[in-house]
Amino acid sequence: MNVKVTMRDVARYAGVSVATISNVLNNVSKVSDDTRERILKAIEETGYKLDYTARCLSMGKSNLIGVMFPITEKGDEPSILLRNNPFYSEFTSGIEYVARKEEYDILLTGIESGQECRDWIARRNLDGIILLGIHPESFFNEMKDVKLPIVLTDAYEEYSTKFHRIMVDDEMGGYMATKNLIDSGHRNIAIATGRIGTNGVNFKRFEGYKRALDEAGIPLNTKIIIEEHVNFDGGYRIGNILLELDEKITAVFAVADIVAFGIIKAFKSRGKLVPDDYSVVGFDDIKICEYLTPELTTIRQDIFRKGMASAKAIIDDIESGVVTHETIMLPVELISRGSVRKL
Amino acid sequence: MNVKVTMRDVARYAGVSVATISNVLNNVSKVSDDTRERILKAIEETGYKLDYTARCLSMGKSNLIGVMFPITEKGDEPSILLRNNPFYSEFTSGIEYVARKEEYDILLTGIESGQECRDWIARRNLDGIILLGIHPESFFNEMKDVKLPIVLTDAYEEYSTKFHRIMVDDEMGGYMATKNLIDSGHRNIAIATGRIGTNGVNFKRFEGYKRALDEAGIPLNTKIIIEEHVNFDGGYRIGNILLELDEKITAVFAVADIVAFGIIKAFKSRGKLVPDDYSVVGFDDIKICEYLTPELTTIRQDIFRKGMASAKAIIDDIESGVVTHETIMLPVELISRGSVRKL
DNA sequence: TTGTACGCGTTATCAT
DNA sequence: ATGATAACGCGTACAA
Repeated sequence: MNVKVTMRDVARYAGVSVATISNVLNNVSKVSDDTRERILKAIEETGYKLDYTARCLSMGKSNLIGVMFPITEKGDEPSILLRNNPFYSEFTSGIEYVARKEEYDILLTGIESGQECRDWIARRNLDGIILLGIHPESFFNEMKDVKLPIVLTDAYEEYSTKFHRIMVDDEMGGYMATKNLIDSGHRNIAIATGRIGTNGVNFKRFEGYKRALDEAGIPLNTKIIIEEHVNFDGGYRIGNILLELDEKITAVFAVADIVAFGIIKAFKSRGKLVPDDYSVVGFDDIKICEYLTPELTTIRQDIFRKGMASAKAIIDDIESGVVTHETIMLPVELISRGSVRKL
Repeated sequence: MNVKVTMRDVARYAGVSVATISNVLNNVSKVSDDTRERILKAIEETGYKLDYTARCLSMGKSNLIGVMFPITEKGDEPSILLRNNPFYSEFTSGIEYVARKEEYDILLTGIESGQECRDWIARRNLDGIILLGIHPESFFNEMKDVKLPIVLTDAYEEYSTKFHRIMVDDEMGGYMATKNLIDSGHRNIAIATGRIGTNGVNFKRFEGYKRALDEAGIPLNTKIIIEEHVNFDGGYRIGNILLELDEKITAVFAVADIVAFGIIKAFKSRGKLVPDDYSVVGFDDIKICEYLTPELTTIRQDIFRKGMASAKAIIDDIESGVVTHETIMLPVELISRGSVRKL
C-alpha cells in the first residue's frame, strides 16, 4: 500500500490496455464480459483507486462543489459566521448529506470579493458553487460572466433571477408569525430585524408582518420596528431598546431565532420573562430552539432540507449541463411552542 | 473570461517559455528582473490563474486537507453530527480560519470505515487529514499504514500516540469542574457522561472528578455516575434519571455542555430549577452557553482555538515533510457563570 | 532560459 | 465486436 497503483499498473496486471480499464470503469459497453470480470478482479487485487485529480484534468470535471460563506459585516471572518450562527452549520449539513451520496465533495470557504471567488473556482476547477446568505450586489456584478452553475439562497434582488435560487416563503413566514401573535390577543407587536431595505429576506418578512397587522386593522407603528445586526448580540441590543421604549408592547416578532435568543436574554437580565411579560416568535427553527425553556415558537424553514435542496439543485445543473434560472420556493411552517402567551 | 488561460497562453503572450513562467510563479531565482516584470504583466493582462488540479497532478501535492467526522453511533450520519453538535461547527471554523490563510482548502466529509477514508485520501490526493472526535480502534488499524500526516483530536488510546495529537487537559477539566462544585458546598455531585471505558475523554474527565472528590474526602458513589449518549437527548434522559434516583444530589457535572442543556431542560420540565434546585457545570464552552439563562458554568476548552491548532499542526507536518508524533495539550479554564449555587 | 518528459485518466483513432 | 495506441489536459523540473 505504499506506492500508488495507477491504471497502467492494473492494465499490465490484467494483461489489457489502459483504455479497456477506463471503459470498464465508465461502463462503456464495448468490453466483453470475461475481460470485464478479469479487470474488476485485477482492480480489486491491486487495490487500484481512481484518481479524481487526474480525471479532472482530462475531463474538466472535478466533482467538487464550492460552498461559500458571506461576509456581511466589515471584519466578519467567514469562519466566525459558521461559528456563531448555527444556521450555517445546519445548512452545510444538508449540503454534505446530499453531496456525499452523489459522489461530490464539498469545499468550504469564505470569500471577500467576486474576484477572489472566481480565482477559487479556477484554481480548483469547481463544478458549481452554492452561495450562502447575502452577498453585496457588487459581488454579483463581478460574477455575472461566470459560466458555472451557481445556486443562490435567499436572494430577492433583481439580479438574482439570473441564478438558480433556493428560498423559503419569507413573506408568508412573517405573516404567520405575526398572525399567530395577533390571534393570541397581541396588538402591540414589535419587529426585530436586520436592515429591511427594499428587497430581500428581511424586507419580505417585514411585508408579511405588515400584511398580518393590516388584516387585523392594526396600524403600523414605526417606533417599534427595530433594525439591528442579525445575530445574538444584535438581539440583545434590541431587547434593551425595547425595554426602554415609551411604546408599550406585549410581543416581538424576531426575523431570526438567534435574534430572538438575544432579546429573551436581554429581557431576562432585566427581570422580564417570556412569555409572561412578553411573547416572542422567531424564524428559522434552529436546533437550539428546543434547548431553551420556554421553547421558542418560531417559523420553521427546515434549514437542513434547504441545504439538501441546494445540493440537489447544483448537482442537477452540473449533470444536465444547463444552467437553470429556476426558483425553488420551500414552504414554511409555524411551530408553536412555549414562548407565546394568550392574552 | 470564457476560455481557460493556461501557462502556454501566457508564455506565448509574453514571448517566453512555460518553464520561465513556472519559475517566476514559484520564485525560482533564475529569471532576470525584466523578464520577470514582463511575465507578471502578461499574467495580469491575460487573467491567468494557476490550476491547482494540474499542479497536484505533477507535484503530488493538492493543498487539500480532509476534515473527517466521526460516526460514533449506529445510524449517525456524519452530517447529522455537524448539525446537532455545535462543537463540530466551532471546531471546523477554527480549521477553516487557519487553512485559508495558508492557502489550503478544506474538504469536509464523514466516513464510516478506514477503508472508505483511504479511498477518499487516494481519490483526492489529500495532503493530510484531521480526524474529529472518537473513531473506533478498528478504524486506526485500517489506517496505520497510511503515510499521510494525520492529526487526531481527543484520543488517549494506546495507538493514538502514533499520531499528531491535539487535546485538552481533560483530567484537569474534570477536576476543576468538580472542585468548583465542592468549593461551593456541594458534596453529592452526580456525573453525567458518555461511556467511560478505560481510556479516552470521558475516562479522563471522570478521573478528574474522582480526584476532586477524593481530595475533599467525599466517597465515590457509583449510583450517581450516569452514562448516556453525549448529546442533548442523552442529557435529557440523564436529567430524568437523576430526578428519579433515591440518592439525593445537589449538583451535576456534565462532560459536555450539550448534555448539560439536556439535563437542565429535563429538570425544568419537571419543575426543578438551575441553580436553585440543582447546580450544573458543563464542559466545552460552546457558544450557546451564553444564550441560556442562567448562563452555564463550564470548563472552556476553546474549541475554535483547538481547530486552529489542528490546522496548524497538520500544515506543519505537511510542509516539513515529517510526520510528528507530538501531542499538543491545550489548557482548560473554568468559566464561572450562573448555573452553580453556593450552598 | 528553454525544450520536453512526466504525472494519470480519457477518448478518438486505428488494428485485429 | 474488442481492444490497443497515442494525444491531450496543465503545471513542474531536469537536462541541455
